[in-house]
Amino acid sequence: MVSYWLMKSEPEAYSIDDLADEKKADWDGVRNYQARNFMRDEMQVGDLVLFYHSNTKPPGVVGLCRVCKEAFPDYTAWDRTSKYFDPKASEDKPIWMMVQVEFVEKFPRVISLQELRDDPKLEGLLLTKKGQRLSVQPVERTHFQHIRKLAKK
DNA sequence: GCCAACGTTGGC
DNA sequence: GCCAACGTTGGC
Repeated sequence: MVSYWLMKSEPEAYSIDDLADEKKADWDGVRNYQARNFMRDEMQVGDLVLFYHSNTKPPGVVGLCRVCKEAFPDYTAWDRTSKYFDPKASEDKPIWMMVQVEFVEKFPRVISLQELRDDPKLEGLLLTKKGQRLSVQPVERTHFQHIRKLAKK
């Protein structure tokens, strides 16, 4: 059973175009327990993920990728040269986990945060909940399908 | 660049 | 275990 997700990335850090070029990416740098738990405990190979650009104008959903490798340790956590270095993590006790995703498509247009917010069909979407800032979050199937449809408009 | 909202840390 | 201080996220 395929599940649906949304994952955020700042495009200067890693964009949908970067993923389109590289085809696959280790989703490193998640340093939030709730987000980690979703990746570690619930994401399965084949799950579909909306790719969201944050901290840019406009913020919004820009494309689609697919989980191609289930959770494994985020090795950047014990890499001293990484900006994601965490002194409490080690190879023996990784603390942080990530999945690998593969590029599926870049949408022909950005579905902006504003548009998502204004759409009555997307009521209850976690992304548009006040104060909600998880970088990895589940998306309901109906919401996912609606957003995919919007992308083609 | 500002700042609200939230998560984490650490003293007690 | 409480909670103040601090750091981060991320829209605006």
